Amino acid sequence: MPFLPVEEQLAVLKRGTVDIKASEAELAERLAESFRTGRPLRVKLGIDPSSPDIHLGHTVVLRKLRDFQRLGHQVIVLWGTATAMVGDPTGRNKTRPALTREQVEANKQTYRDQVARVLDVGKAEERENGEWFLKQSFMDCVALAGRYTVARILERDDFQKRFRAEQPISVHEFLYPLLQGHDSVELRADVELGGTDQLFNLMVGRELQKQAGQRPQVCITTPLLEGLDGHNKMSKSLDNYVGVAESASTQFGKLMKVPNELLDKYFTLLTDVPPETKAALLQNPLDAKFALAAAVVAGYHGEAAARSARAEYDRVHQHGGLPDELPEWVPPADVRRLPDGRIALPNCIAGSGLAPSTSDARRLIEAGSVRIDGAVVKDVKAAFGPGTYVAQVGKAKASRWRLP
RNA sequence: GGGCGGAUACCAAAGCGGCCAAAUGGACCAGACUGUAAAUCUGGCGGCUCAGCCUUCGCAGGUUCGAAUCCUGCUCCGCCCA
Repeated sequence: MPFLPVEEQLAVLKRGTVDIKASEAELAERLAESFRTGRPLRVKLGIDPSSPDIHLGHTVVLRKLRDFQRLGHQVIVLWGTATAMVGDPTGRNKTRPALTREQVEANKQTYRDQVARVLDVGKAEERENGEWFLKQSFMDCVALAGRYTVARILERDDFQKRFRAEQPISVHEFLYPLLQGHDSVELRADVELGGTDQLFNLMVGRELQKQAGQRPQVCITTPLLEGLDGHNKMSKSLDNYVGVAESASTQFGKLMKVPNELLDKYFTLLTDVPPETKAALLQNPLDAKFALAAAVVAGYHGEAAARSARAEYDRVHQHGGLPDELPEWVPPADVRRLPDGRIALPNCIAGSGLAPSTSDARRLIEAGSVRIDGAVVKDVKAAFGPGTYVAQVGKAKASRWRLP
């Protein structure tokens, strides 16, 4: 397949990236060369399968990789099966827990399914750095370590901080950037992608390639995406994320909670909406948000699902209606019952997962946030016998109870 | 190795013998307002069989009618000296 002219490729590739090292000109040169010779660039993205799920924050760089793929270049997904066991110290203020090979393998499988929602994994070259690292000897490792100096690694901000704070830095963490860099040598990468926080590691790859007599890779970084709280980077542990594998209605609802200030960025990094269209949409933040949610959800679940997620959102959030799918709750055999066999309301709420504890359930009841079959119930002592009830807590949480 | 200071709920930070489930701020939850979000206001924010009871203030003991608050030992952290 013929390549697009270099200028057009560059335009696509520059959209939503932070930095191109050593320079944009260098990338242009590589693209021009590939255009002339018909040889696609080898574009590497390393993914350490260190946790089981990916979210929109991870997709930013994946989408950039996809851009390369669509432009006809050879993308390489490098599974960090070895490096995941070492643990990337980037941005960490303490040592990561080590993972076992089994965990890494399991994570890789779930990751792969999710990555496939963004990339054409079938066309990508998939590799694992276990291919080379797992069979190298200790002396190979020492040799690799010999190619870099402590001072240069210590330049890194996160290491500096830890060093000054007298917090431990293990030697293997020191080695991590070298491992990642060595991957680029093994793969003969022309380009490597990563988040802004990865710049140091990417640049080590350049250095090692030079030393190995290869042409150093171009390093492209993409921005870190803030999560739904608008401050911290998106992450599962902060619960400010939108998961790639989540349902259409969940994704839609979460995206409607994106702070207005972040809309522009979300459009740029998560959708293919062209800049002019985006600018027009942003005139009205609410319309823009609906468009954003629709675009993202459609990407993962299809247009039809996006439309029904929108309809459901309107119904639930604007008219106090019920979601399409209510989780059902049937009390377990050992629920606490009143002497007459009924179950107290707080226990139902907590039991069905609408509140974390019966104490919290009580507070919600007293606050008037609890509705049963559409009617507000403020009586903490209410109780329910056999039957089916629809319980709602707040606007978005609901459950159907089937009490025997 | 020695000296000093500190360890309180998700985080920060008051409390220094009873009025402490523990001030205050942030985060978070719910309500009002707003077709989103933000801002603002209100209430809540350990658990339970909830007008009462139980478990919490680094850990383990002790003094006391009574301890987050006093004493002893231990652990960890910060600063200073060697």
